[in-house]
Amino acid sequence: MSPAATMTMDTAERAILDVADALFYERGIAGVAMSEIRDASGVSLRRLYALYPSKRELVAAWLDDRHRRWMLWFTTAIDRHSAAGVNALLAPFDALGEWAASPGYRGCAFLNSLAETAEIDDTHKAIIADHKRSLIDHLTLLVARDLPESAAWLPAALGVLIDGAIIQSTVFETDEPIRAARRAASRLLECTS
Amino acid sequence: MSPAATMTMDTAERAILDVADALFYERGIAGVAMSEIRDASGVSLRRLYALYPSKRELVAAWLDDRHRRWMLWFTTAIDRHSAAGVNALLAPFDALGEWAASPGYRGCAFLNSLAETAEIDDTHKAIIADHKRSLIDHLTLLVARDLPESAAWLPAALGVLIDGAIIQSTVFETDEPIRAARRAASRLLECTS
DNA sequence: GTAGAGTGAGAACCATAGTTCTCACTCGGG
DNA sequence: CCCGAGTGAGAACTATGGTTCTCACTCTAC
Repeated sequence: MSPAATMTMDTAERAILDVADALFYERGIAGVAMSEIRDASGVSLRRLYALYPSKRELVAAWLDDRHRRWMLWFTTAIDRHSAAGVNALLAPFDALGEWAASPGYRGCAFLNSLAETAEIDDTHKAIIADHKRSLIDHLTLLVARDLPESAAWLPAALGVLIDGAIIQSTVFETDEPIRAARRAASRLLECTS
Repeated sequence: MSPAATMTMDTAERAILDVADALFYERGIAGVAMSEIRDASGVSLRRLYALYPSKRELVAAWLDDRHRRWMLWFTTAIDRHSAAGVNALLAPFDALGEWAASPGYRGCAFLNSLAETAEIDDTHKAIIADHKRSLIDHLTLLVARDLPESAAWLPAALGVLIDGAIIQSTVFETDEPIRAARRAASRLLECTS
């Protein structure tokens, strides 16, 4: 979940997206003014608006960027835990546990953004749904590889457990829901195999 | 989930809370101006501010009111499905299915509000956490009654499945996640008993 | 050297919305 | 009838923040 460099992106764009990520995640979209993005990134409002013609488009670019970075972090964390001997279908919950324990954790940026912008912007909604679909797609891959005989609904169920765990860990500010979800997933795997 | 009358509440308060519920749920807290609450409820700004000294306090009163109404609806729906022969621990998912299919469904008002107001208002955060805790408490009761020998983590796991199902049904705008959660819950119950 | 394009700093513009205030009206009690 | 408390309608005040504009500066091309 750390800033990533992309070949085809100049330093101003990179600075803007990094700052947007930090601020939007911490305080929500409506809680961050464009002038704060300017102050924190050092990119003038003029250039900012030249790159992103409106705040909505900046938000869309941020969500897109965060989607890529988050998925990379998530899949990497799963692989790392798998390599350490954890069942690959339980590793996602260990990854969530790490995340929830990290400083500044405020839950899923995509779910948070949905509540803020749902009425206004269909583009944002689409990006958010795509993100969650990607997550489930990845789970589907893992299931197909490690537990090919399991029920067809297993990836969807794991996805529900993951999002439920993220949400509740945010509401309750504890990782207990993540551990409960992990136990439930573990039981599901036993009963399915 | 329909407006409810309370003995100790005059008509103005009731009108305000009903209107607040409709508007805040549909468009989010930030998306509704106090003047719209006035227009839709017919209560002047003066009386509105006499009853609730600030928007934040109105929001708190709304969350509180909605909590009571939602829990009543939820427990009633569970009882209804149970009476119709559904396992009481699966009935919550049938209730969610009904809810998600109802017109104007926009997910959980409490989870939506959390993203909007988390930074600002600890009172709101506390109400939201209490609401979710109430939900899990009710699940705990149901489990204690119907499956007393089950694992201690079962109510928490059901709670995670429920919130995950609500969130994903909102993101994807389909009841598929609710059905997936129900299947997972069903499997958990089998394996635990 | 000079014109012109691009840029930064920040003021300006404008819309929105939370909150308060003004003023006229009503209505019950003396 | 008259007073004062309460109220509605809505203007007014104020702050915020998205977006645009001004002006001075720089740097390149000729």
